[in-house]
Amino acid sequence: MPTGAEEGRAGPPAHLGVGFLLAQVGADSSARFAARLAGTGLTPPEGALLRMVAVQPGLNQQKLADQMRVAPSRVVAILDSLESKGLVVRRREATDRRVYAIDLTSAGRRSFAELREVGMAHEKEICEPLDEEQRGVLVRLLTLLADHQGLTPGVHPGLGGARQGPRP
Amino acid sequence: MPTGAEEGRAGPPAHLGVGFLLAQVGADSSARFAARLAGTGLTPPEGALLRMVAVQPGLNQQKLADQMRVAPSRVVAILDSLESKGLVVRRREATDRRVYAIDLTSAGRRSFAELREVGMAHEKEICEPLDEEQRGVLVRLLTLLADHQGLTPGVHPGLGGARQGPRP
DNA sequence: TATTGTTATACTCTATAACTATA
DNA sequence: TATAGTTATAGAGTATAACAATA
Repeated sequence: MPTGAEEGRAGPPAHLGVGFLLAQVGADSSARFAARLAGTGLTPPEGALLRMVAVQPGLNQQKLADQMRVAPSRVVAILDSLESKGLVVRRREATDRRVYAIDLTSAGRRSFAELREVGMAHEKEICEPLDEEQRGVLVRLLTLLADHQGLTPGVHPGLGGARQGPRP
Repeated sequence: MPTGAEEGRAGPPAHLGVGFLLAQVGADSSARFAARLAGTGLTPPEGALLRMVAVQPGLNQQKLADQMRVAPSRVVAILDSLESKGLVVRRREATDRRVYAIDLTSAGRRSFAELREVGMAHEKEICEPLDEEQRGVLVRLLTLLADHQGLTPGVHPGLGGARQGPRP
């Protein structure tokens, strides 16, 4: 009976253990999500930031940068893009005019609703080959790994996933 | 008792489902592997190609490009780097002088041995919070997902994982 | 002087296309 | 004319550092 992972025969390589399998399946999941997201006109970083603003409205850019584990200048760029699409607004704080509070516009809220639908469709696609029990087991095991590595829930270092290169 | 993934309370976001968890843990696994690999003087693409050559010696560059799902020009660049480090050799085919067969040097074989040690250490680190049975279950579930998405065993689209930006 | 946000710059990674040499 | 490999070019993505406005 199979114990899970044999190795060593010559010829085309098989998979290389849990670490590799995680990287491979994870990258694929990211790429598929990014592809779906592209249909809404958002890039993965924009989606991540939009969600951040949706869940925690009114934060300033530094707080957002901290939570996304990203340089403040990165937040500026993503926010510029979201603002140019009319999805977020920068509102200058009256008490400290250096600070901008970030909020969704109504178009931003509609976009966030789309984002959640995309997320649900993606989840359905990924989990299709698993029954309910297997899905639960997988979440528990992955959560064990995530906790052990000290990963922050909901934060994805190196968001992106689909950037494969320039387009013709 | 926790069922694995609650959602919905305001404030800092929790994780977002299997798809996100996979992407997050997978990216972390890639980054950790790349960090270990850096100690051997190899980048992840170099490691991947070195392994390819180790497992299937004598292939030409087009075959390698096919198997790695990468443009031929990419193979040229990675091979240039590996060759300059003395880890592989291009041997011109006598029958068709357009073709080069690629093989490891003895230094390349030593480097491949290091690569496997790095892989084993990485595997140990990733799997640390799991017992043997959990590890087997995880491999089976991930393999189900990989097969369902048609992923090629041992091939990682968008290898890299650690490239986070330029260095000072 | 310290802090928030912004701009400028630089660098990595990688794909596409044009090119060279062999066939 | 077609194919293996190479070089040239271009573009996405992102970090660091210098800078401006406000405190």
